[in-house]
Amino acid sequence: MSVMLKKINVKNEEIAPRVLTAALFYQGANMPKGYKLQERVTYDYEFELIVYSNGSQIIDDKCYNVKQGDIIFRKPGQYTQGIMPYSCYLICVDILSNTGKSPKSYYVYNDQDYQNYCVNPILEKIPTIFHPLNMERSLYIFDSILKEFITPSPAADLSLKANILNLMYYLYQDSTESLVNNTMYLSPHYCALKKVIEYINNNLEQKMVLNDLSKVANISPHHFHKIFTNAVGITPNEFITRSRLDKAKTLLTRTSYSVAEIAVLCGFENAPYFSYVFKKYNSLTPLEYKKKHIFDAPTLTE
DNA sequence: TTCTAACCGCACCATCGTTC
DNA sequence: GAACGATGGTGCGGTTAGAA
Repeated sequence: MSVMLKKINVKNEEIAPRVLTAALFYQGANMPKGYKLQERVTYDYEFELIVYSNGSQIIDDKCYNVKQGDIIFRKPGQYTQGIMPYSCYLICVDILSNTGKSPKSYYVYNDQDYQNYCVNPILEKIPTIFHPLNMERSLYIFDSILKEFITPSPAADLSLKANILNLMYYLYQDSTESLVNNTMYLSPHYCALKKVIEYINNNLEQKMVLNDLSKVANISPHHFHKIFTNAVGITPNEFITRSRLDKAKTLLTRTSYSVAEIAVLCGFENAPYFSYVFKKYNSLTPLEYKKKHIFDAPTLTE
C-alpha cells in the first residue's frame, strides 16, 4: 500500500501549527489483549503519547511494542493499526494551518484530503517512535493541549500553537540527543535493554555499577557493555549519569529541595561532586540552573 | 558470541579556600 | 552557614586484544 502525496519544502519559520483534534483515548486500556483497532491511514500529522500499554502498534509495515512514555509521530500517508490494550493522548495537527479542515468536524477515520508532506529538517529528524526520558514533561505538554482544546481560553489559538511548537522542538531535541534512540528498537536484545533502563530509572538514587546492570540483563558484563553502547549510543555509566542529571533538573525546578538533598536523591554521594558533574554537562551550576528555570515548570508535591 | 586478562583513563572522593 | 570551585590522589570500570 502506498499513497501519493504532494511534497513541499518548508522553512522552520513557515511552520504555524493548528490543532485539528486532541483526545485522550483511555478506553483502550480496558480492551482485551490482542484486540485490533480498524486499520487506518493518517491524513495529517499526528502526535501520540502512550500513558499505559500492554499492546503494540503497526505503523506502515513495522510492529512496535509500545510502552508507557513512548511518543509516536505519524506523518501524512502512513498506515497505522493499534493492537490493544493501551491508552494514549492523540493530537492531530495541520502543520501550516492551510488545510482548511475544521476541528469541529474532524475525525481521524473520515475519508479526507491528505495534508501536504512537509520536507523540513526538524520534522524529518523526529523519529516515528521513541522514548524520551522525561515523561512528566511529555504529559504536561499533551495535557495542556488537550485541556486548551476541550475548554478553550480566550487565547487558545496562541496557546495551542505555542504548545505544539514546544512539543515539536522538544521531540526534535530529544530525538537528536535522546538517550534511548530509535536504534534501540532494532536491537535483538531490546527486552534486556528495556529491563535495564527501567531498572536504572527506578534506582537512580542507588549506587549502580556495570555488574548490577549486566545481571539485570542476564548478559556478561563485557558483552552487556558492548550491546548497550551499540544500541543506546553511550556507555551505561554515561546513561546513568545523564538520567541522574535529568532527574536533578526536574527536582531543581519543581521542588524546594536544597542542592545537597537533590544530590543524594539523584544518587550522587556528595553535593560538591554533584555540582561538578552538573556544570560539566549543563555549563551551569545547579543553583544557576534553578534560578534560570524556576518560573518555567509547575511545582511537584514533595 | 562470549569470556578472560591486562592496561589505562577517569570517575569519584576528600579537603580546603572563596563567595554570597 | 550554605554552596561552589579547584586540586590532588586513588581505585574501579571501560576498553581492547586474544582465545575458545
